[in-house]
Amino acid sequence: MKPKLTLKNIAKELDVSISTVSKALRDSPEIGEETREKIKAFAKHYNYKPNNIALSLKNRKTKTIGIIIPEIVHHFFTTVISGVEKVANEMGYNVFVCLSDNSFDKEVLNMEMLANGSTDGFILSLAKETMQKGDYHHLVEAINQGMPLVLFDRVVESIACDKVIIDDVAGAKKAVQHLFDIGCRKIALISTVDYVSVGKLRTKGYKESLEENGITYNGDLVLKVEEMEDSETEIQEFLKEKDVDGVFAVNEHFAISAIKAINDQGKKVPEDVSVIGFTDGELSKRFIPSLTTVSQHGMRIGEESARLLIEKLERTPTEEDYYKTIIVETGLVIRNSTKSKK
Amino acid sequence: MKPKLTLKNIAKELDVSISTVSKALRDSPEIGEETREKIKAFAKHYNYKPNNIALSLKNRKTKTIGIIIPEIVHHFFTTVISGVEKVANEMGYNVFVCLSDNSFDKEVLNMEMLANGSTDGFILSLAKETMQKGDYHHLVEAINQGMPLVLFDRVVESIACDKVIIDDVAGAKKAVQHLFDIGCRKIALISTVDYVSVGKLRTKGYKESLEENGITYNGDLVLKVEEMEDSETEIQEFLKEKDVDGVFAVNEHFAISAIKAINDQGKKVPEDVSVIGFTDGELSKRFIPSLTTVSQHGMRIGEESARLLIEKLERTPTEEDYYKTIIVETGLVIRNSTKSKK
DNA sequence: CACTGCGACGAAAACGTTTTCGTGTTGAAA
DNA sequence: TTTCAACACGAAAACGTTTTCGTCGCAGTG
Repeated sequence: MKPKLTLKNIAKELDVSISTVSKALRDSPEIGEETREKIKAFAKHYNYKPNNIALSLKNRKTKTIGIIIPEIVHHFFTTVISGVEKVANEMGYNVFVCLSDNSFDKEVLNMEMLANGSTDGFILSLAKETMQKGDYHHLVEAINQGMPLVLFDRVVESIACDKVIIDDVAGAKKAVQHLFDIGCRKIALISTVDYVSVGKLRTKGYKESLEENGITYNGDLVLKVEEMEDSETEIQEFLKEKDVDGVFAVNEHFAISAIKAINDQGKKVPEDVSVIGFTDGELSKRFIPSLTTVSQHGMRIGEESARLLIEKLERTPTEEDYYKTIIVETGLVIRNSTKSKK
Repeated sequence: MKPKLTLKNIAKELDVSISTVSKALRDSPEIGEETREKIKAFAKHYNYKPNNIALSLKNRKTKTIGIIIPEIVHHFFTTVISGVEKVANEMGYNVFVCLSDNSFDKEVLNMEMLANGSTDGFILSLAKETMQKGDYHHLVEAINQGMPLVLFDRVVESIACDKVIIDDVAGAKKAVQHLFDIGCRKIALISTVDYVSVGKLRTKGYKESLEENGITYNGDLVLKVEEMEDSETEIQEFLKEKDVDGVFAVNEHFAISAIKAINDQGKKVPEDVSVIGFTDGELSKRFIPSLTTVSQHGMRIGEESARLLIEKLERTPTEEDYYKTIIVETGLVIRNSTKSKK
């Protein structure tokens, strides 16, 4: 294994000083043409690449952004990552991916690791446990240290930083409105517990849409699923004897469990009951019937987050005072789990 | 924004030298107890954390491993990532995730970025384009530079490095054998093009299993899908008039397309035709009927890869001469897309 | 008193860059 | 011949660590 090629090596080999080599490679006019060409030829021939770590240390920036997500085996988060990667690469940045596994402690640990110089800033979606605890001191600390932070999807209002979210309320309203438009009048909601912000917001949209359409809210038609593991049977139980004609589920898994439950009752989707999900994953596309769903545009969320972060990183520190919140619009993708409008 | 706390700052503040601070924090006996305690108290109070970049430069190792995958919105690859993350974190390593988007150029670019000091080694699954081209010079270069490399899933024999793969041939044989055992005699294969190693190997397993069971191989029953995009219609066409009683597909998407095609012909799965897929993703679990499938254990693949890499990283460079290939066994997960054994 | 030894600390090099500020050599102008 | 740019290059500091090797003062020994 050859010794890694450094400026010092080149300098010794060519019998010039380190500074000369550095300047020559950066095309400084200070260096005579002859020497410059000689050095550049040598460097190209031996495939010299400056050491990133040394550069980071010198420049006090790493050209790297960190993204911390609750889980990675998850369609939505992976689309966000690809969005982040895309614009990060375009702007010459690398991406550090860390997983919190929905654990508060791992989230804190990850942030500490990344904050010690490895990263210029981060993009974060909060762990479930963190939201439950309501402990955000690690975010505040990072911000105070001067680390730019962008929160996406699972955000918390009280933290002063850039945010990228979807209009959960509006998205839910779109879904419920669509159910109403195709004739549903008894619409169930299958949601997650409230401390996950999206659960709360989508529930809000559900209520508002009912109200707007003159339907009174009925708590009996709402299920808040605690544990993902038991969701299937819980939904099965819930839908029994409810006799609804529409179901709005806050993710595709719940939607599919609902369809299964409905089928088991001998009813048909969408003829007897229409079902709408949230998040446009592989399942929604390929299930039979394919799912009508509210699409979250994870890619765009990732792109916007990265853009926001990099913008902040590359701005002079003086003018950074205000924070933006970008709302990425949801779209309603109509497929076969809902009746067609008549 | 406060100036970042460094050894130098602490030294100035406490009126001692930098070396004293460094030694005190690392509990060197060289430093008097009084000074030591004072420094440690100060550091803890102001939450001093050593700068990672400086450490990396000094130690010439980053405690970071890079993983380059063809795509991230993909169940198998995300499970691998989580496996890698898990053991990497346990061993005190960070993970850099990069995407090649199945493009040769992006793969090369990513490797160059990571090779310049950002990373101590990598884990890689080759881009489709790379395998098609057969150009592996970037791998060879990295290895020559002394960068440990672990290849997984989409590997190439000729490169001398550690590898983690599944027994594709055996996995395919298991699947086909199972189809035979439940009574199928006319078994179709839906595979990818041959330059993707898994396509070739699974095809080999298919042939071998047929042979072992005394069925002569019939090329008419084999479809090699070129483009993922058109796969659905291609499979539809292929299955028309073939009148098979079993289908082995090399991934879950093909399997589902097959089921749809079969349903469209008015036949039933599994009563008339049994279908087996490969890769145990969300779709397989939740589709109706749920898919019998060959499980790849992505998590284990990730874990083994990371273990292999870190082992190499932490060994003295003298004894590194031989390379391992770890084969992670596949499992057959029997669900509802195949008839039960009689 | 001179010497040794040790405890407690500091100076400096090193990791690989970039950049500022010399400095020595040339050639031309005065 | 002197003077002064202009040119081409080198020395050194800096980024934040760790570590080796002093060095200083003081106590103990002969």
